[in-house]
Amino acid sequence: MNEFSRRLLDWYERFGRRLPWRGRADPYAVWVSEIMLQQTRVETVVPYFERWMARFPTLADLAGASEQEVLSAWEGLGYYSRARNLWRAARQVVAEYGGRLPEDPTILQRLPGIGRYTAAAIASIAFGRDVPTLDGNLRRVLARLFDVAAPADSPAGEAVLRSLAEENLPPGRAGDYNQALMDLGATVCLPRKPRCSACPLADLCRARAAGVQEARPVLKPKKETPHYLVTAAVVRRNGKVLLAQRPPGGLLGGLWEFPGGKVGEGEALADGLRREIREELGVGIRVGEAFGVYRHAYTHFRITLHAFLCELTDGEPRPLAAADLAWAALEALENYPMGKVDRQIARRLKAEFL
DNA sequence: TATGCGTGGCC
DNA sequence: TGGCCAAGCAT
Repeated sequence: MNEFSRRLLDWYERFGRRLPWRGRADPYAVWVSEIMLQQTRVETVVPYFERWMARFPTLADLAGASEQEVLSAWEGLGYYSRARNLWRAARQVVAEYGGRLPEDPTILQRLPGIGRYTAAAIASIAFGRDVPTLDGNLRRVLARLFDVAAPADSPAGEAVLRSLAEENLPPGRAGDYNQALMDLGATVCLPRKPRCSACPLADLCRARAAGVQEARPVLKPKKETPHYLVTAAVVRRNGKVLLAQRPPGGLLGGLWEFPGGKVGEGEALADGLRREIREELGVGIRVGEAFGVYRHAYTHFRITLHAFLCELTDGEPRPLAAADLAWAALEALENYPMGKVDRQIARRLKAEFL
């Protein structure tokens, strides 16, 4: 073990975070945590993880649940394909591996939702395999420590960083080594304003000249985010409200929403809403009073959504683009997993009409 | 190789 | 306020 790894592990022993999925002998718990942590902060994940493990304590419990139950438990965490893939993978593990998670990273990587990083993380943390990981934290820490100038999100930069991670891996300690680098990246070697004075590796860091740390890692420029005008129809009948289920795979896949869609350039809001409802559900509506304006920023675009109270005027709704439809009682809206904006509308609907 | 996929916190 | 970022994966 070299100087770098020894100091890193010493630091981890003293300052590593105590997290609910650490120190468990349960590979399933490690797996769940790794999926939840993809592109998501630890503080956000902790309460979801606790609730998840109480609701689906074992891999078999998860495999026996319904997709809707799983999406409900995931609601608010984002990137919902993670939940669907985790559920599908659990069923696959029960069907093909007798309910035991495979230990080999190349086999793990064949399961939906498990890529190169997650396979290595599970193999090293849950099964003690000597495999290096490379995630956002490690990219940043290693790019600074070894002053890597190649873009960290390019294949060339990745290859350099991956070999650095591997060269320094202390045999028999991969799980701790990987997690130590993640903790260092999350608590000390921060993206902005790194706390170099608290870093156990500061004197080894090749980017320790003033300002150089924050110039690492080098990343490719991003595109600007478009802004869309969107409408949604709140259609009520007999104390119930019309919901549409979004098709699987895309944005908020499998979740429920108040039907509607994008408004065209120069198109009036009410016209756009009538057109969307006609195309989506095959019915005509009368657009009534406004029921709120909701602004929301997704990662790659932002929307301004106008909701309207509406009535059916022509025909019974049938699912066309949407996968399914429901007339939902206001009391039961919690049972329909939704994205953030639709959940806001649902809550306000209950407050006003229940 | 580039793009789509959520949400919350920070400045 | 809008932009950036946070334990990636699938296509």
